[in-house]
Amino acid sequence: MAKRTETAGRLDDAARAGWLYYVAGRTQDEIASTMGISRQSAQRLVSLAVAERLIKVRLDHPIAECLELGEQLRKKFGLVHVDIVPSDPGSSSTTIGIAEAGAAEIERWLKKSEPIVLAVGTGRTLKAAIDQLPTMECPQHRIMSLTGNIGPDGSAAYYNVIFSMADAVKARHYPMPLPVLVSSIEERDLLHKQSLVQSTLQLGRQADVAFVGIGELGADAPLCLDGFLDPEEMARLMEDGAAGEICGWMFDRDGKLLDGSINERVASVPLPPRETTTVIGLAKGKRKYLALLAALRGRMINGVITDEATARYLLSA
Amino acid sequence: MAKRTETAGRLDDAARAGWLYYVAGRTQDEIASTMGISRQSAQRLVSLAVAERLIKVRLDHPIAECLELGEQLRKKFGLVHVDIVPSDPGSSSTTIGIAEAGAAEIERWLKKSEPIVLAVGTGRTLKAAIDQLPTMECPQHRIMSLTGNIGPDGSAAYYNVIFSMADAVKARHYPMPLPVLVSSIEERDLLHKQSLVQSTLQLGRQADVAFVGIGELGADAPLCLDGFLDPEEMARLMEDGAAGEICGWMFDRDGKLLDGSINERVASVPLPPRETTTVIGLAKGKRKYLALLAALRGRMINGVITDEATARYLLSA
DNA sequence: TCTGTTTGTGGGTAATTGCTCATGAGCGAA
DNA sequence: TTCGCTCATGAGCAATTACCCACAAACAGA
Repeated sequence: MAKRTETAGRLDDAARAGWLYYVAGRTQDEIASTMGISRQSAQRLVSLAVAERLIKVRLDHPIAECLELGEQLRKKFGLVHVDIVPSDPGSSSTTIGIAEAGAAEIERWLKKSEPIVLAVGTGRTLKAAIDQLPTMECPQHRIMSLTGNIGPDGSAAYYNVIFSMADAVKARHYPMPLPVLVSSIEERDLLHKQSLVQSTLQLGRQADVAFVGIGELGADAPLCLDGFLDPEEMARLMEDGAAGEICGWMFDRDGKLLDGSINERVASVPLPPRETTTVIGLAKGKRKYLALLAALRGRMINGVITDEATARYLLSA
Repeated sequence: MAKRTETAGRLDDAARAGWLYYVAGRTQDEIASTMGISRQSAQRLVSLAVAERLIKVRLDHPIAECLELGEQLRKKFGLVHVDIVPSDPGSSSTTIGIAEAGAAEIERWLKKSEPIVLAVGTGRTLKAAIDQLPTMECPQHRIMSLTGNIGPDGSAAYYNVIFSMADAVKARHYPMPLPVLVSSIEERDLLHKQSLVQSTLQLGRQADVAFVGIGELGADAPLCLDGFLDPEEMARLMEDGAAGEICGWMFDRDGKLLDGSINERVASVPLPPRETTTVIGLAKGKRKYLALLAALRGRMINGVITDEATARYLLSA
């Protein structure tokens, strides 16, 4: 009993010290002298007050909610980068907010003075982000494309982002003069033997950061719309358990790459190793929920930029 | 962020930095590197977040001594609400601690789901409390001002709180477009006949809770500083036994409203009946000792938020 | 009473933070 | 266009705080 009251008394002191420190804004020296203890003890009381959660701090700003969700996402999926932007329920855009936040993050990386290798995938979301980039001079960096930029008909694919990006930020850039999907594993190996492609492939392994879109599947998936897959193939893939794709790499609901022949025909650079590379996925919206969740589950990506509504879904799943 | 010079964007960044610092417990160096800015900028954002009152700190622990004092005060004056915060002997602020505790109590009332009528007085202490309120959505409640918000020169009085409050908590609000003191009883009656004022007057009678400051008298009393009374009038009032005022209503050392003509010129809403309304006075500090004691003695208020030192005085008196 | 353990204390020191100053970019007025 | 103003920035430095360590007091069990 004596011990109980003593502990309570100590908590009281902690509360008092914490109050003086955080609310009244005094220094620990002042607290020590008013409470008649040493400065070190005052410091201990203050940190005890924090540890015992006697001190509640809160942020009164709309962003607070996003940061909170982000922190939970980070823990749940072991992410190294999270950015949650506010949802705008009134907008039907699939990129609003994500694009700006993605551009900000890309810019942050490009601002570094030491040289980095920045990899990009493709897709509408990523294109929108690139369009938000300011013009910069980054001769120290190299940017490379993880995916081919040739359409199934031989033309340049619509959402090839590497050239738009190189246009905005002046840096050496390494495109992939290939289609995303080729007809066979032999063709892929043949194409990958080109020296130009070889150097890009190697660059992919040493990328510091990669920004990728998350492709959902279905009849109106990007891969179908852009003509890489016809609806029957897509339907077959989905029957085989495909849940989404990143740079063409198909994965199932657990974020494992599919074993079937489809991934043997993907001519993209393998996703950089998540142990050494920050691979940031950009996606939001109901249509991407399943694909994004799978990618996170399987650690295909270790960073994400999304919106509040999507973050809530990912947390509840 | 393409446009980094935007003020709103800067506040967003400040919120981010403040959250990372206070909630996530990161150092400013870490914040700087994750946000891609220099440490100094991070420090500035954190202090900006504090300066803009985005960060609200609160102590959530009943300090035994304060509880004890509060209980004694409750018994002695028959109070329905008591809140004692620690004293900071080194601070000259007249609102530190009281403001935060007042805001917490106001918030507690506003969180109720059933609609309430919340009345506020005016004064520096109350203004400081309002400034600590988080933004809330409270369309179910009505907040009303017990006192006029027009200065003696026709301008808006400095410490008018109702608009600041309505700004933070979105609720219907009913100001008093009158001065605190008018020139005669006839003028007051005339002004009170306005329909707008009529509805506010009626609302005052049905208030569920009222938060009021306690005005001390003297040459540097708020009423003098704000120009409602000149020093001679003040001196005369004090000779007549005035000890303090709440919303302009003058009372003597026993907390009885003064009979003299002064109270006939007060245009404020009568204090809500203490039988049905919780009227909470916020005050601390030597200068308010007498006025607060008188208000408690006369049951002008049946709730109080003050500090340890003041509570001790009130108990010893 | 002795002994091992827990808990608090003060000293010392490295890390962190707050502040001031000089600089330069951005912007509106002349 | 140029001037003057404001404001954000980064550097350096001083103040403040956090952490580590050894020691002492309190305490429980033998």
